[in-house]
Amino acid sequence: MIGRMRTPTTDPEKTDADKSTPALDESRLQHVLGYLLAIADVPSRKTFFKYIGKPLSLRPVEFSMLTLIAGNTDVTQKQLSQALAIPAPNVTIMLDRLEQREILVRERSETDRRSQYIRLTPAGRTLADKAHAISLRMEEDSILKHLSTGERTMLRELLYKVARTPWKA
Amino acid sequence: MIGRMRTPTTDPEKTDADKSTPALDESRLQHVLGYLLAIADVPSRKTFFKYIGKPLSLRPVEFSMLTLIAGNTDVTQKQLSQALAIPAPNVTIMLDRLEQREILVRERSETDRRSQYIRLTPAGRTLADKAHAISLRMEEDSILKHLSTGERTMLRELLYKVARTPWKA
DNA sequence: TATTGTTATACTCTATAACTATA
DNA sequence: TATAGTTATAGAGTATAACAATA
Repeated sequence: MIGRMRTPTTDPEKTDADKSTPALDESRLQHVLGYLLAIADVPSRKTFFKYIGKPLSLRPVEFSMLTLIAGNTDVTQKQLSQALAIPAPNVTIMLDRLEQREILVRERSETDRRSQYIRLTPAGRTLADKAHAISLRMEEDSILKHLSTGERTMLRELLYKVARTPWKA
Repeated sequence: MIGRMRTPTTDPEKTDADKSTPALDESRLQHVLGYLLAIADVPSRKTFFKYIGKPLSLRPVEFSMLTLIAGNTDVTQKQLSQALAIPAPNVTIMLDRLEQREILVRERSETDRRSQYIRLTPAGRTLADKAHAISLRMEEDSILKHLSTGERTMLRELLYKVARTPWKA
């Protein structure tokens, strides 16, 4: 739903557009960035699910994790926890799942034996590369199709700027 | 976490910026709109929580519902369900909570006794007006502070355009 | 004494199935 | 037979506390 929405158990292809019920006027919400982020998130997640989630059996967070691990060296769970704002216990569980699928392994650091470096297996590397390749074009082909190149760049830059606002609430 | 995040039980004021652990390079994620939406959602939710969620005891979805109800006449649960992409049973539960707080009441339709019109109580109207007034300025004062007027407009328009893309996945 | 990661657990969110009552 | 709304419940997501091993 607006504001959330997990990976659906059934295919979300069926656009829930009923024939009858009149739509509500949402003009009093359209200035609210949080609302706009939420409604934009719905097609974004559908796109992700269709192009990556379903074919590669990856959830959004798993994709983000995999991509971060693939793009950095000696990644620790602490780093993942901070980068993705996921509590440490949940990182443990998510990595457990990926390790069971033989996508990655944990390797104790020799210099600080509390830490563990996350290493991709060959299969994990292949999966990460495949997901990355798809991610480069899936949105252009779908939800960003009706935006110009300039608009796409602008949207990404503005979102990043918002995300990285020097924080003072 | 990135992609989600419910209303925190503890105040999320404490920016989780540890001193030591080196940050990960996220460049392989920065082109992914879904990722950008997720990381922009974090400060957006913090802002909402600070300005509306905490002072008015409203969660994001409750705010959206209240605002839609306040801005339309004879709103039914079916309409809310569709507008916010929330399954009907969950609408029931959310409205139960708001009804218990005496923010709204349900009124059976005379023309179709299956439907119910959601009516704000005087207290509900006051709350909706207050929330709306805050929503008009909270983001400009915080996460959008470093964006020009043109950039703010552009961001909102692009997000809306993405959200309303003629749907073909 | 502080930090990395784990285990256990509680609470919330989201979705589905099955039901009631109206149409 | 179909629709609006409800009840009950399953399952995924999210967070905290308490602990082990290491620094």
